[in-house]
Amino acid sequence: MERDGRARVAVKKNKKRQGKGKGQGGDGDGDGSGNGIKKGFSDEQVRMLETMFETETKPEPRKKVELARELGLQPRQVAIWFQNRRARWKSKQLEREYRALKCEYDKLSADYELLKKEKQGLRSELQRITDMLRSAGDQSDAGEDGNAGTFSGDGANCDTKYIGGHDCFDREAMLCPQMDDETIENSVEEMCDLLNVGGNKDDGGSLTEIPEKWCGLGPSEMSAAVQWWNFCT
DNA sequence: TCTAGCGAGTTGTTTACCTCA
DNA sequence: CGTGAGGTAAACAACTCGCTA
Repeated sequence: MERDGRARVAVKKNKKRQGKGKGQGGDGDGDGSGNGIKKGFSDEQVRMLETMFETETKPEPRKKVELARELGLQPRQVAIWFQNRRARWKSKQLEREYRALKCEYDKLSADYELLKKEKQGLRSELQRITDMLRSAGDQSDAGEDGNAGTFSGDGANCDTKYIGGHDCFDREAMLCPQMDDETIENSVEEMCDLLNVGGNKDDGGSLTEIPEKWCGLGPSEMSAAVQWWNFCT
């Protein structure tokens, strides 16, 4: 709490606080009018006090005395008015800050829910792709002679009719049940094993290593797929 | 009757100044 | 003369009360 030395010296010459008991503050009856009825300050008094408060929330004691004289009030009344004004301003300020924070929180919360839904959809889509790849792998196992519609051993010549088109990424086709992270990871590993591409942890492979051409997907499509994977995990 | 706003009282804390050993 | 401890006064914040519209 800062103090104004000059003001203190000046005030110290005055009498100490005029009593602590109820009814002893300031003018004795609390309204400065002497008739014992508590009234509010006049419009003009409030206007001048507000004007002063706008420029200075903590005026020097000297200024308060001056203002009190101008307004025909006791200096103590002016001091109390400023104390109350600061307290009530702070209270309103806290309310404003609370409302602003709550608004921000609500917005973030809504964004979070949207992202959660989007994540769910992407997971479903990934599972759908995995299932399709697996079924394609099964067909490959059934026909070892490398017929059309099957994957080749190195994955460089696979049938693109399943995943080569963008329909794989149709966001409306999110009908698969949810998978957990472990299931997804296992599926992808299995998928990679199946296709004999990177992704097997034991081989030191990485899911982020993209072969030049993988099952008909170009680098850009694969990059998008990897981004999805990273987002999902 | 309830409620919000307001002026003022109460209490505890902080700070600067003063006095004295 | 310098210094630290204790006392004092003033200002303030926070809380509260009672009154009024």
